This record gives sequence, C-alpha cells and structure tokens, in this order.
Amino acid sequence: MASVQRSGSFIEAARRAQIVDSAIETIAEFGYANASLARIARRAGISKGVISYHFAGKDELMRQVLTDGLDLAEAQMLPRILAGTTALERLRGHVEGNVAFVKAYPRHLAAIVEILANARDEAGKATVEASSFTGPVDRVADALPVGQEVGELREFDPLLMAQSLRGAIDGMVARFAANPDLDLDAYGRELVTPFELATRKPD
Amino acid sequence: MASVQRSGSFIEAARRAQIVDSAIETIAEFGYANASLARIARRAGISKGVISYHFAGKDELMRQVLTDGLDLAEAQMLPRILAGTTALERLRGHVEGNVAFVKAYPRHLAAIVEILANARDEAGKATVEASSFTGPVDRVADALPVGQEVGELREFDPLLMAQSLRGAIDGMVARFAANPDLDLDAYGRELVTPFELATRKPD
Amino acid sequence: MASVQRSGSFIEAARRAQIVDSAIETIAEFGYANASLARIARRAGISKGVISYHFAGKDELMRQVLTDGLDLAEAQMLPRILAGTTALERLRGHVEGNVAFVKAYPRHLAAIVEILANARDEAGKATVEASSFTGPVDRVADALPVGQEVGELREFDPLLMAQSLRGAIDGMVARFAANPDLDLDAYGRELVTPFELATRKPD
Amino acid sequence: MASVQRSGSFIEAARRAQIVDSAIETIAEFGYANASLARIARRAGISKGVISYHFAGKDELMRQVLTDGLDLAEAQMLPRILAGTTALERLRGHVEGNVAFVKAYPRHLAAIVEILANARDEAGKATVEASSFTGPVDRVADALPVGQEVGELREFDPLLMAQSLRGAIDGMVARFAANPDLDLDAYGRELVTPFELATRKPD
DNA sequence: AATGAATGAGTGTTCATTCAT
DNA sequence: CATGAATGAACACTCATTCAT
Repeated sequence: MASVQRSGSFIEAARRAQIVDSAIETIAEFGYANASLARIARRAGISKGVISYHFAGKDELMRQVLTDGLDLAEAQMLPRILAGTTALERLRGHVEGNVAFVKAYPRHLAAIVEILANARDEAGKATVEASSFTGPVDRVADALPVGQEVGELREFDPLLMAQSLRGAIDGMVARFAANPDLDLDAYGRELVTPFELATRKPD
Repeated sequence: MASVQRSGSFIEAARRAQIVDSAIETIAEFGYANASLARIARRAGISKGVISYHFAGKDELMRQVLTDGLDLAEAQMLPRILAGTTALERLRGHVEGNVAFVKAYPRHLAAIVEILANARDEAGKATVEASSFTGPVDRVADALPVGQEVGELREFDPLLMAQSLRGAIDGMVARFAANPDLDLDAYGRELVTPFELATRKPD
Repeated sequence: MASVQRSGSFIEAARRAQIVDSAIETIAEFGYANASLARIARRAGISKGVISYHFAGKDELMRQVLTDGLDLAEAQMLPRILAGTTALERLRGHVEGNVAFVKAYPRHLAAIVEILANARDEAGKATVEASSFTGPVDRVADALPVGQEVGELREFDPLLMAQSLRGAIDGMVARFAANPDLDLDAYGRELVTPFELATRKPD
Repeated sequence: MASVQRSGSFIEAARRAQIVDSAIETIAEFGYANASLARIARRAGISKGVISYHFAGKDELMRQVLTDGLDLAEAQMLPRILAGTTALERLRGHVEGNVAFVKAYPRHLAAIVEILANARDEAGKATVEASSFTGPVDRVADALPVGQEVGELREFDPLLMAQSLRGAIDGMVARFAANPDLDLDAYGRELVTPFELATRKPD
C-alpha cells in the first residue's frame, strides 16, 4: 500500500518487453531482412512511432533482442555447465544446456542467429560482435585446458575443439529448424559421445 | 544463321557470368542486405536494367550465384572425397576439399553463406533450400554407413556425425572469416583427428 | 484564497518565461528548423508536454519569443531615439539603440531573425508579420519628415531612407553574426556618417 | 543531320531543369521549410522518386537551385556594373542590375533568400556559404577603393559602405515582396542618390 | 542487346500534438 | 500542474521492377 508504484517505469518496461517479443517473433518467422519496424509494430498491435519512442533506433531494439536472448541462453546453460566437476561433465552440461535452450526458446534462438548473421553496418561489417554470443557462453572452452592439465583429456587445440563443438551444436539446431519433430534430448546425448572419444585421454 | 543465333547465346552467357561475378563480390563485401541491384550493376560497370534483362528477378540472380558457387565447391571437393578408399580417407578428403574451396574461392563461399542465411520469400521462409548446399556435397555421409558395415567404424548415427562434421567445418570457416591469417591446412589436419577418434572402431 | 490563485499565475508566468528562454537559446544555436519542441524541452529540463500545456501550440510559443524579443529591442532603442531633439540625433540614437540591442541580446536577435524568416503558415505565407518588427521600432521614419519640414534635412522619400537604414543596420548584424569580434560601437559610428551625408540639407 | 543528339543527356537536363523550376516555385511560395520533395514533385507532376533519380539528395537540388539563381543574377548584374567607367557609375549599375534581376526573376530571388537563410547542417550552421551569394556578385565593393584612389570618392570604409548598400537593396527587395506594385525602377533611381551623397568627394 | 528513365511501395526516423493519469 | 505515453502524418531516401526507345 505504502509502496507507490512508479507506473512510468513499469509501463516503459512492459512496452519494451512487448516490442522485443514482437521483434523476436517477427525475425524468427520472416527473417531479419523482412523484420521492418512496421511489421514488428503491426504484430504488436501498436503504431510504428511507439517503437521509436521506446528505442533510440532499430539498432537499439536489435541489441536488446540479442541481449535478452543471450541472457536467457546463459540462464539455461550456465548452471548445467557449472554443475559438472570434470571437463567431460562440463562438456556434457554445455550440450545439455544448449538443448534446453533450444527447446525452451526456439524463437529466441532463431532471432539471435538471424541478428548475428545479418546485422552489419551499411558500409562494411558487423554491427554486433559475434563473440558476444560465443564469448559469455562458451565457458566450456575454459574447461578444456584444465582437463588437459589434470590429465583427464588428451592434448589438442582447445579452441579448435570448442569451435567444433559449437559448430556441431549449431548443426543440431539447423536440423531442428528443418525438422521440429527431432528428439533433441536424444540428439544431445548422442552428440556428446563423439566429443568424449575425441577429447578424453586413453587409459 | 546458326552461328548468329549462337553469338546471341554467347553474349548472353558472358553477361550473365559477369553479373554473377559482380554479385558475388558485392555480397561478399557488403553482405546480402546491402547488395542491391544498383550496387551490383555499378560494380560491373553496367546499367541496372541489364540485370533485369538477363535475369527474371533478383531471386533468379541469387539462385544462379548459389548454383555457380556450389558447382565450384563440388569440383573442389568431389575428387578429393572419391580419391579415398576407406571411410576415414574419404572423411579426410572431405575436410581437405572444404579447405581447398575456402582457399580458392573465399568470396564465393562468403556469398553462399550470405544467401543461404538470408534469401527468403517475402511472406515466409527459404527461397532457397539449405539442403541444396549440404545435399549434393555431403557424400561423406554416404561413406560412413559403408565404413560401419565393413567394420572400419564403430556404430553411431551417421547423419548426426555428418552434420557435426559439417558444423565443425563451418566453425573453421567462421574462424577464417574473423582471422584471414588462419593456417587453413593446419586447421584442417587438426580437425580430422577428433573425428577419427570419434568414428573409428577401437581395436 | 487570492494568494493561492496568484501562485498559479506566478508559476504559469515563470514556466512560460523559462520555456521562452529555452526556445530562444535553441533557435539561436540550431536554427528555426532544428528547434523542435523536444529539443527546447530537453534544454529546459522539462517534458515535452509542459510546452503544450502552457502554449496553445508551437506557433504561440514562437509568437511569444518574438514579442518578448521585440519588447527588449524597443526598450533598448526607444529611449535612445527619443533622447534626440533633431532628426539627425534621432537617427544616430536609432543606430546606437540597435547596437546596444545586438550587444545586450545577441541570442534574442538571432531568434527574432530566424522566426521572421521562417515562421509561416503551412499553406502559404507569414505566420508573423515582418512589419511587427519594423513597425513598432522604426520610429525613426517618423522623425525624417519632421526634419524635412523644419529645414534640417533635404527632400527625399522618407520611407525609402528609413528602409535603407534598416537594411544597412541589418548588414551590420549580418557582419556581426559572421564575425563576433566586430567592434559594433565603431561600426555604428561609421554607419551614421553616410546617412548624415545622405539626408542633411546642404548649407 | 549528322549530329546525333544524345537523348539521354537532353532528357536528363530537361528533367533537372523542370525539377529545379518546381523547387523554386515551391520554395518561393511556401518557404524553405515547407518545400518538401513530395510537394516539389507534386507541383512538377512527377513522382517523388524522379527527384531522387536525378539528384543525389535534397542538398544537391538546393545547391542547384542556388547555383542557377546566382548565375541568372550575375547575368543581369555584371554587364550593368562593368558598363560603368567611374565608381559612381558602377554603383548605379549595381543597383540597376539588382532591380533588373528582381523584376525578371522574383521567384528565383525569393528562393535564393530562403535557401541562404535556412540551409544549415542539422547540428550547427550553414550548409551553404552566404558569401557565395554576395561574393561573386558584389564587384561593386572592388570599385569603391579605386574610386577613392583616383579622388572620385571621399575616404570611408569600403566594406561597410558595400555592406550598407547591399542591405539597402535588400530593403528594397523586402518592400517589393510586401508590395509587388512597387515601382522598382523609381525606387532604384532614388536609392542611388543617398549613396552618391554618402560616397562622393565634395568639390 | 542494352539503356536511361520512371514508378510506387517501403525504409527508419522525426515531429507536433493529444491524452489519461 | 506536469508527465510519460502514444499517435499518425510527414520526412528524405532506397529499392526492385517496368518500359519505351
């Protein structure tokens, strides 16, 4: 009762979230190039100007979509990664986290992929750092050298291995996109085995 | 008479090739979204109308860029794959073929990636089948079951493994795009080892 | 009760003055076209809506800016004009008054000039009468016929002469705008001489 | 017959001229701020895109309007100025040239004034040099020092005098704008006298 | 075979204004 | 009194496409 709700902040946050949601849906469905502000606004049932009112520009909206999506991804992945005590357990956690994220937020994932692939400055290259995706998330890459030091894993280039795992997971995502009936849990379990074989130190 | 007709065909083919080349360069440099027909025409030193004259629309041009690029890719890869007699040799040939293609035609590869990521019908989805990329190329997937039958390889889901290899190779490409100084040959050699470990039947 | 009512009026007046000030600064700095209500509000540290609350529209605000500015101009000029007893003294007073105004309120002057030049009804012409600027101010024009009658000045078209003086003074202002280091007092003194020569009756 | 007309260049030039004309009319009638490309196109009876096709942007169109107008002004003024052999004759020629220009091209003049007053970079000041107007035209300023050297004119600051003449002429233009029935020739003749009195060396 | 010209829809963005709170 | 939110029209500009020549 005593707490006076600052309606301004609340409405602001709610609208921004609504717009971000609409942007995610639109991008996921029609692709980045076809996700105009007009379309995003129409889907949200608001006027174009509202977006401009709440976001400095399309760039900021896209950055927010990306940020929100990455936060959700990290929330799915990080606990599963950190739960593991050995490098292989963490690798497994990493895959499971990705599976969980794909299952929980497929549209967010699609939007993230679209933005990372397409958002570039009109003259040249990336408006947004792809590393902001892989960076905060791929803690698994850190786990590999540790596993090598303690003798759990054989010698290999950790970056290459992490990159390959990332690619293999992206392959899973691509397959899921093409076939939504795919059993992601099974795929994830099967995916771990090759990387176990490829990384663990033979007895 | 026949020769007159043919000269038409010849000019036609030359113009199309010139336009496709310019499109590849433009897409590789500025990205799909910034590759307007105007820009492509300007780079080719021709007028915009010429493109419309020789191609039914932007879609057809993009499809041609893709087709040409994939043909070049196949030309690099297929001999190297078929040269192998065992499944593992073919897997190695597949990776080497990809490396060769990236080194020989980096712009084509960039254009292919851009188009596959972005080209969609205005209403919904892909104008172009992603499978048209992996399909004709990933003969390696066919080699895996054979390797399993003859006891060279252990049991696993061949499709998953092929997809993971595809993803791992794409990871290499992404790294190369970010760092053109990357030693692709070394990366390719290193990349094979994990997949050998992951697929071969233990003695 | 009465005091409560008055407090309303006082706040009202203060707010209007604050907004007008911000408008003047904004127009002087960025020009009429770039002086959006948003910019004016931001500079005043208030929300856009406040302006709409206190002014019927942008037009009224601009009219107020103009009125305030012209009042200040008249306050600078009128005493100096009226201090003169002969036509030539009044002419000199007129120039000195202009100089004093430019020196004291350069931003107001800039804003006045901008508004007079730009403010027009969307369909056609001036929202604001240019004569409202020259009208109340150019009392000097009244002094010229008097000077002619008493034999102080030669015969000429008083309106043309007054207009030319106005133009010559505007020339001074333009020069000052381009070069703020200009010695306005000296310029003013020098400016009087030609008009003395041009108006006084030869002995 | 032999001369093959390059229809491209001709149409291009004609269209540009048509657009420039429409821009001049629109600016003169509605003011710079209300002279949107849409309005200019509508008046010209063409689509908005045509303007973009023939001009790199609104800036270029405005620069062209200015250039064309200044060329016309110079064509009216220069011969009349150069026809004079003494400084006072050139001064008279300058005024007459201005009168001729105002009479022949009042809309051009209005457009020039509007553009010079309003065209500024969004952040700060002039997109276009005001000196490009006065500069090439005000050759009269050059004549004054010569007149002083040969003893035709008394000593005064030539720049101040030229600026004052410029301002007095602008005053004439302003009066003409307010009252198109004004007898410009008479006004011009009357305007010369004060400046003769103000500049010539007394016997 | 090729061009320059033109179109009309669509882009992101800005703006003055309105209004419920 | 004041605000933040929202609107809808207008802005300059880009684009793929069409078409007469």
